[in-house]
Amino acid sequence: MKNHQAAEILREFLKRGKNRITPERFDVLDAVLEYKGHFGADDLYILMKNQNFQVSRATVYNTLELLVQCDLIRKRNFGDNITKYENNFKKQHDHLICLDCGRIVEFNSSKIKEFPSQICQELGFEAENYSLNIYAKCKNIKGCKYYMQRKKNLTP
Amino acid sequence: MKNHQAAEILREFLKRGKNRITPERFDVLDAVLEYKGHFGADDLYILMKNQNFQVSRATVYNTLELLVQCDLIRKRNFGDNITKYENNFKKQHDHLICLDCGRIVEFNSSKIKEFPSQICQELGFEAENYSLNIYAKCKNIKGCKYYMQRKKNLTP
DNA sequence: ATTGCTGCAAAACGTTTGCACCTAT
DNA sequence: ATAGGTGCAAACGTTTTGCAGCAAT
Repeated sequence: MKNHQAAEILREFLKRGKNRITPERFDVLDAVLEYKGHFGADDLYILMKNQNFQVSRATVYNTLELLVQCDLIRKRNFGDNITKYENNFKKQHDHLICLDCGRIVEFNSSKIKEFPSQICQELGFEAENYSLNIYAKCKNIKGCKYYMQRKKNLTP
Repeated sequence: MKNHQAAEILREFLKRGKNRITPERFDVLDAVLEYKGHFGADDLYILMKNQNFQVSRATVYNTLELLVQCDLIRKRNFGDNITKYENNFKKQHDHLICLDCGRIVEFNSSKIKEFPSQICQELGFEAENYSLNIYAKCKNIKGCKYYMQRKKNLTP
């Protein structure tokens, strides 16, 4: 058990609903907490299989949905039609996606924090969540760790 | 030809690149301009087939990509892993997605307009684009046109 | 004459589902 | 005992690809 606090949150959530407490679900949680950065459901499944965990694809997909529901992870989408997840322990942040090299840079700005609830108030909704993605290109191309890889793929 | 201005933009764009000017591409453009609201590539393909246009799926997908490149349409993603497109003639706006009923409300706010380029300047990028999605729930449930449909699907 | 584009079908991809067995309650 | 969860494989829906023929340059 990698993180007792997270496991407790999941256990409480499962109890509160009509969900059963199964070892597989905690295995998925462990794998999630170990994963640095953003990952797709299938990435996680492959990783767990490589580590000889005994889980099925269906269970991974199902469990990730539960982890979203109890706010342990967040869903993200960076425009490639693959649902990405990330650990929700760090504070809320937004993403900049580099169109040149694919890097995803996380940033924080207090300016937009209250924005969603303001807009929702105007429109008669209750804000639940938001996602702000900025698509950009890196100016300082040399400083980019994907530079060589990108260069290789360029057709001059 | 539904919109001569748009067709001219596409023609110029195709000429500028090494892309050929084919009737199919203008057929796709016409269908796009006629479509109100957001649509997936396959939605458009089905629509065109129903209207007895002679186009293939591959051509629709390919052409939509070209239309994005010449800024006639925009890619959107509302979290369901389906690439949605929309006409880019109206001015830049953002989206609020209702988690209760699936409605997508477009809104405009000057507050966030300069935000992406500011952030990019700080981080050493050049802003190209951004997308802000707010996920929310409708307070005034009666005023929602999807209310009955949603109610039907609820399990009390 | 080239070279890119088209249509078609099949493949690929991430994701969901159906089913029989299993297990937490 | 019984609902709910699991693993597996097959199905699904969207998107991409391979290829032979066609058409714009």
